[in-house]
Amino acid sequence: MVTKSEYNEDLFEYIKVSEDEDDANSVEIPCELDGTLLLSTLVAQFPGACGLKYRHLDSKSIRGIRLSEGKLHPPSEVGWGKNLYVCVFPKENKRKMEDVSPENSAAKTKRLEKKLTCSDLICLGLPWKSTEESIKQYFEQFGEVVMVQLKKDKNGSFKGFGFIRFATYASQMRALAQRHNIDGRWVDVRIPNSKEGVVPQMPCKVFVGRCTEDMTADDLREYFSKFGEVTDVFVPRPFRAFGFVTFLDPEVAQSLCGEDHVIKGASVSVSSAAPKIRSKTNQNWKDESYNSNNWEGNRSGPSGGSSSSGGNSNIDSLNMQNLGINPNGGPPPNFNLPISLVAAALNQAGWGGFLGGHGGNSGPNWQGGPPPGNAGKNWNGNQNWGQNGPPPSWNQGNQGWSGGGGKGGNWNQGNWSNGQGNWNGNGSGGSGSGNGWNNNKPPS
DNA sequence: GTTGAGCGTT
Repeated sequence: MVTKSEYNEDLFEYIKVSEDEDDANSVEIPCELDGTLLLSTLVAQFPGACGLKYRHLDSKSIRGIRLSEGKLHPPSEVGWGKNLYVCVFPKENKRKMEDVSPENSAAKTKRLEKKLTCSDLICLGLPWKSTEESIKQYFEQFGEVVMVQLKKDKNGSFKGFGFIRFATYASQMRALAQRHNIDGRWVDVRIPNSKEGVVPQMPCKVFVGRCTEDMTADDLREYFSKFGEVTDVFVPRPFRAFGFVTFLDPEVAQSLCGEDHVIKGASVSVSSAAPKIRSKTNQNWKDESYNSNNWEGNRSGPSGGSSSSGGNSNIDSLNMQNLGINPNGGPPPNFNLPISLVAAALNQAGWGGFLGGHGGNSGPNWQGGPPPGNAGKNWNGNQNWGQNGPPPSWNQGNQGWSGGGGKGGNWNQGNWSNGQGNWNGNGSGGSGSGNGWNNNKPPS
């Protein structure tokens, strides 16, 4: 005999989740009506979690839970059962220690300490009724919030913006990686202008070569999610034997570069999503990767947060603010690069969304147009790259991508043609510190 | 007071 209440409990299934295998720390989390568990629901209780696993009763081995389109799927048709599910968290800097020399490892760690620090974030367009408590509560779904300041005028009336700060860089990135709807208003969360250029980061996107035709964006997302939270996947269609995977944590992306992985029985190669600047001899990238017509089509949605923002991408972090580039003003203070080069590089190197639509419901639409004050400066690819042409090595179609083999090597010889900067991608050589962006002049 | 682009009495 099945009572009504039992039936409803089945309908709104709760599953037991813990940070570790200790049942005492478990939390019961509600599934959706279709039986899946939203990753965002999980993250709301376990900030930073990127997946679930459980110990199989018969085999006693740990099994992973399928993640697709931001939804965790129950291990069997009958649902989640009474298992204790354990959160999976992105591996932090632990990978590949064995093939990193001690000094490189130390340098890397030091660099990360410097680069992956939190900064305050400005929240623009907050509802008038916001309170520091309500804002804190909202943003805690991305991780621990250590500061909220809502700005008021002399009379004490709220000015509609404020600053927040997260405890961890991962939380910060998670919050920056999507748009925010608070009480019906789209709220822009950005790195403040005063901090621009202070928190440059490494590319979050990797190139995945030797893909087979049966590999979908979901397949790539599912596979790579075990290394860290995946915020975007792009697989060009028609089939082109490669794809891009964007991670929340740039360090995860970096750690995978140079590796081969087996997906659906095929070996794929992961490498830096090097800047591949559109030129007269290669106009593919705009058409096939970053054209607004295709922007949504082949992607799998963000893994976290609501996916109910209509046709708009929820991904907003990968914007200029994150590199300290002010979309409303001139070039960033710390970069001597022409903004056009920066833009193109960003697009290709992990800051997707740069041209694919600016977040928020106001402000300029970047598709196809130069930013204010930068008209006629290479934004459309119709203009030239300056006197010396495009940077070397990046305008030759897809050569060198699927060849795999060597680590790096794609872009650390690619000095900018204007001699003002050098992208020093993944640090296997070159003179810079290897943190991705620097202003070093080319060696000669 | 009624408002909606912006950038922080540290």
